[in-house]
Amino acid sequence: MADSKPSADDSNPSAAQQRRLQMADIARLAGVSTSTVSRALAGSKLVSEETRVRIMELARSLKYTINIGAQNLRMKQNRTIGVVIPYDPNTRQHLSDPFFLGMLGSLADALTELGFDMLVSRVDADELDAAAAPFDTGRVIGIVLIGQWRHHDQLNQLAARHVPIVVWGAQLPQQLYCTVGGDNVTGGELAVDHLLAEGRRRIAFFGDINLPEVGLRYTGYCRALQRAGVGIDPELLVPVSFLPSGGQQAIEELLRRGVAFDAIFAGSDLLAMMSINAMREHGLFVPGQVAVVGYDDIELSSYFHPPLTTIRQPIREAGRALVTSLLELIEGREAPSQQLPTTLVVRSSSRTV
Amino acid sequence: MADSKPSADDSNPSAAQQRRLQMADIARLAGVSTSTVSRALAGSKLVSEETRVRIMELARSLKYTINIGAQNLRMKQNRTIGVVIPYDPNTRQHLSDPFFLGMLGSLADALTELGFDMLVSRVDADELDAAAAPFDTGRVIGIVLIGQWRHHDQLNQLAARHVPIVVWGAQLPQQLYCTVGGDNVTGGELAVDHLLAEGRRRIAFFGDINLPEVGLRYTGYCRALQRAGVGIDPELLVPVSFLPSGGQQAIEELLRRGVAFDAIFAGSDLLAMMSINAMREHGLFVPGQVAVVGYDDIELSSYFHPPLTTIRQPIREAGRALVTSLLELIEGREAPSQQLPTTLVVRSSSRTV
DNA sequence: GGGGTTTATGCAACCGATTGCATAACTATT
DNA sequence: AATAGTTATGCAATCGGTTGCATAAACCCC
Repeated sequence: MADSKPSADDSNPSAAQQRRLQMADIARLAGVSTSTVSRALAGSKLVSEETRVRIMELARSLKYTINIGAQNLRMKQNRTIGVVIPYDPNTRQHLSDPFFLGMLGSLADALTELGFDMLVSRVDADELDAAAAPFDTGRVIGIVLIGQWRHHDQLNQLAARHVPIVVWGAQLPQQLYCTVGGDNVTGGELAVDHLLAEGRRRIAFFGDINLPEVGLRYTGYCRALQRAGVGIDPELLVPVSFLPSGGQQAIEELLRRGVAFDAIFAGSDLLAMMSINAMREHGLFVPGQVAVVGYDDIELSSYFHPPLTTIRQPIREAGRALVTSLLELIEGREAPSQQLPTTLVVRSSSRTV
Repeated sequence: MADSKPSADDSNPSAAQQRRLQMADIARLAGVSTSTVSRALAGSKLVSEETRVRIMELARSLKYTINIGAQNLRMKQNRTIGVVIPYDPNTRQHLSDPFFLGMLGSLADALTELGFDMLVSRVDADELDAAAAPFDTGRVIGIVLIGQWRHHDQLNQLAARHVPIVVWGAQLPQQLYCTVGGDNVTGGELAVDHLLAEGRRRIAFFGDINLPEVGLRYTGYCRALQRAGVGIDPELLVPVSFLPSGGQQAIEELLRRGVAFDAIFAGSDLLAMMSINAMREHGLFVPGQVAVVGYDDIELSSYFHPPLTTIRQPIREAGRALVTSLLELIEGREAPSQQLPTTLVVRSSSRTV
């Protein structure tokens, strides 16, 4: 024999940590084989009603729960999904935005509902292949990645390796992986249409248009302006990161450049809020002098002062959609990328009083 | 034979999903036994230098990674920690506070650093025993619980069952479980001492003192006032939830009750910010008329307008401390509860100009 | 060249569950 | 009473790895 089995004598008084109960123990106590215990707990009709209740009672009274690891191994199954958050070591980008927490919560809800567990990991955004590690080692059966950022190519590589992965973000040309995202172009259009309807003409855009999602929002911005016959002034485009300091920087840059503006469409609610705070510092009033529309509709937005007009991303549906698409992929079926509808939520920050 | 083994013939052209590589495959290709492969990959000195490199190269080139589930089973080990977030289905409490995201991130960092995985779950705050489920099923070897709220008794029960669990929160009398938390009493004292030094005397307290942590902050608040010979006016205590709407409610309640106040010590930064927004709506200026001190020092605070004076909770250290305490517990050693130092961060929101 | 070491490898048991098949214990049928 | 048909249970193989022990191969020294 290779391993020495600890004696079945559990009357060891010095054992501070009692050994975890296993099926064999239940079997012994019930006077049956492990096969029967296994079947009883699984509710198989191969075991008599009477034995089944007896075993189940016993298991419950001893607070026995089967070891999922062993079960997974034997059944070649697994109900754990990985959620990966790329992490930019320099900017710590995602940390600042409550939108991500919302997404995490929404994913947790969707997964729990379906009986899946959620393994969360952060990976350095620069080595995104590491995102597949929990899959490669069999820890999870698929991966949801929150935050596409600039990593299109690396994501494509993962998909080419047949890693089941669904990404929250924008749909891009020549994309091998499945994305679920908001309809960013429409989102941009809605925001700008609204600002135009409120009589604004000098609408600044705050955001880094190199990020796919933000780029599409800018596309929507441009479309709405063109449709309204308002020229697109490149001076009004302020590239700015998603860091909380971004709002202040953007405002200060606009003022320094002496660009006239009467509205802002910000790439995120947080950015919008921070911009409003920065403007207040410079004596600019919202919405009186400058109307502001944000993006995401995070919970804070409605409690901000002034309450923030924003583009809502349907976060609960997002969680569900990410999960169901991933499960499709895992089953070996196709999972087309999808866009979820975005809607305009009008509050005070954009209303011309 | 019980199970029918699929033939080793991998030249099946219709197999869309190629079978996951396993150790036996590597062994066959390398012309050795699985024992040798196992040893080679583990870097054992029982296998010759030459074979080891050969096997490692082979494994790398085929992108083989060992199945952690099987490994865990055999080695009776496991490097996964559960992080549980109690979830109040009514208020969705935690969702609104960026402090929790910070904590989650900090835990993720601490765990990653030590080579642990993080299994995140939300449990209904009313049935907190469910928090132990991932432990009972052997999925994780210990649990970090973020958010003690009011669940002292349930947590004690878990500890009595010998579930290795560490809780972020306050240390309470007759507590069987291990907590790691900020020094809330000192935090409260620091905040109030500072406000007193700025010449404020009518300092309101915003927060639900039934929550252990908030209660201790209030204790600190009282101590500082007494030490300064300033009376404690119960009218200035405004019980308010951590919901984002709390700030507005608190301000409106104070105004409705006609209570005079020249400062606010808020139970969280978010609450402080929302209160400032609400005050602005009512024409009260910060810090001119009302000085405000928050709690947590979330990232947003320094970018808020005005930048928020606050009590910093050392979040990175918190993550590390939670993890190291939990590991102690898992090793069967004692893990005394600990308090991390809190510090005052003075910014504009409290400065009498 | 034979006996003693050292070194590298393989065999087979084991981790904690599930399950196909064999079989024992009953019931039903003639 | 003997045969066929159910029903409930157990045996042993298996999931994908690890590891104690046995052993073959290589080396060493006299």
